[in-house]
Amino acid sequence: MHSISEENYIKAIYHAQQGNELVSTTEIAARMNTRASSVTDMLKKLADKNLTEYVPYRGAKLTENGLSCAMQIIRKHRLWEVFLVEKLDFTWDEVHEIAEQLEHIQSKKLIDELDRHLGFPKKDPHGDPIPDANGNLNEVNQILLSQLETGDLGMVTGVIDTSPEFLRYLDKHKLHLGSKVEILEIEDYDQSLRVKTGEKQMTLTQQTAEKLYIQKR
Amino acid sequence: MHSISEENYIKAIYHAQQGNELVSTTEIAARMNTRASSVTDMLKKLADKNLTEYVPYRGAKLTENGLSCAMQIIRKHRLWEVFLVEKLDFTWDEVHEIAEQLEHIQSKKLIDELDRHLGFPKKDPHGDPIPDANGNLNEVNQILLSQLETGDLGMVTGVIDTSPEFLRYLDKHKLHLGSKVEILEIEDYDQSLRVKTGEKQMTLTQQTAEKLYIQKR
DNA sequence: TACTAATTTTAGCCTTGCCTAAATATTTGC
DNA sequence: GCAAATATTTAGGCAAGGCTAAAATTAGTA
Repeated sequence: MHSISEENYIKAIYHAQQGNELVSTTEIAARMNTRASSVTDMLKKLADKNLTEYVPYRGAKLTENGLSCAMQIIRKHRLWEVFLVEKLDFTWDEVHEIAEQLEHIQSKKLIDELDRHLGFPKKDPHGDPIPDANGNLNEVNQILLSQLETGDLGMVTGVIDTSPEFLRYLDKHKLHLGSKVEILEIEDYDQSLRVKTGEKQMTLTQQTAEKLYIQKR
Repeated sequence: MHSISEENYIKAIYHAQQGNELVSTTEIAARMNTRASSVTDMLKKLADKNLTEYVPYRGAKLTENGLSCAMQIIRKHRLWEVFLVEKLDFTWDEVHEIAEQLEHIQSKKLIDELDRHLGFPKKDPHGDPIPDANGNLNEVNQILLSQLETGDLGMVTGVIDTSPEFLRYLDKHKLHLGSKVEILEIEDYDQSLRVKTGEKQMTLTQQTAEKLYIQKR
């Protein structure tokens, strides 16, 4: 179907895309750890294959075709993550890297059977929703911890950053999906948040708060 | 570690290797579906990496290093096959192709956890033994159906050919691992075998009989 | 507006892994 | 033992996907 490299570009564009805007060459290069010139080459190629719409000097965005391709890759990635955690006892900070490899395995039947084997999970170990076999995705996580105000109560429902470093930082402070948080104070100076979670109080930087999805209540 | 292509060559050489002999360039080319000239290139490269011993115009064989690498690939291939059959309800004729992809996933922990999850199976769905985490393999299947004589009784313990075509042929005639067979007659003319299996009688060609491992009894 | 800075593309090159055609070795058959 | 057939290697190329350096375009600022 598509090469691994093509799939990785599609995924990067998907994750970089906001609304209907074009994603810049540099933005993609940063996410892919490649040079802008390499990105230009690939954007042309993907446009030829009708996976992206490419406007020279402006950037690119996924076509309908490219989007549906992205959803399949993301479906595979997230299902494999669930498998690793649920069946093979991996922790949530260990799964991303391996899922990056597994997401490129080509077999519709494999992934649909895996889905069934896992009981059709709705979310991956980081709280991200899993597209169904048709590529439909239930958007759920909308509010970030950084958007709450003093006195608000909420529950952690997802993380944006799935890097081992960030996840282990959360583990260390006993923050996980389902953790309840209360905003005690927001520091005017740097927007850092004093929060209560469980019995403990702690301070989170603005950057951290922008990486946590919250369900308000 | 090693590229997918390198791994496929190592696997091909392993499967072609008999005793301590060198495997010829053409033999490898046939198994890899490539040209002899491509094989020559790769044999040099693998020799540089100390994975094969390469004698120009004579062929190549795996070094100790290459052999241990082959065992890891085969371990992965066979464990994934067990997973597909045991956990995802695949049939034995469907698993080879997908396992060819999965065997290249790099993660020691993944494969060892998978092994545990599957209950440390000793054999794959085609009766081939699975190397342990250290790459040690229990050779078991030695006798071929074609080596039996008239009157002998035996049980099918493995298949050499894992192509979907061959496996579906066996399915069609209700031959599977564990099937009991009795040699009723061996045709002098073409060595075809008249066998009794279960209630039925059937005739197997010499070629087929060379693809079935048997435990004599 | 004009000039500078930043971004993006182009041009040309590299590596991997494959290919064909030609050259060289080896094996086989008489 | 030697010619013909077969096997193998060498030489030169190609496509994918990356790179650097230079050229072109766009953006920012005085």
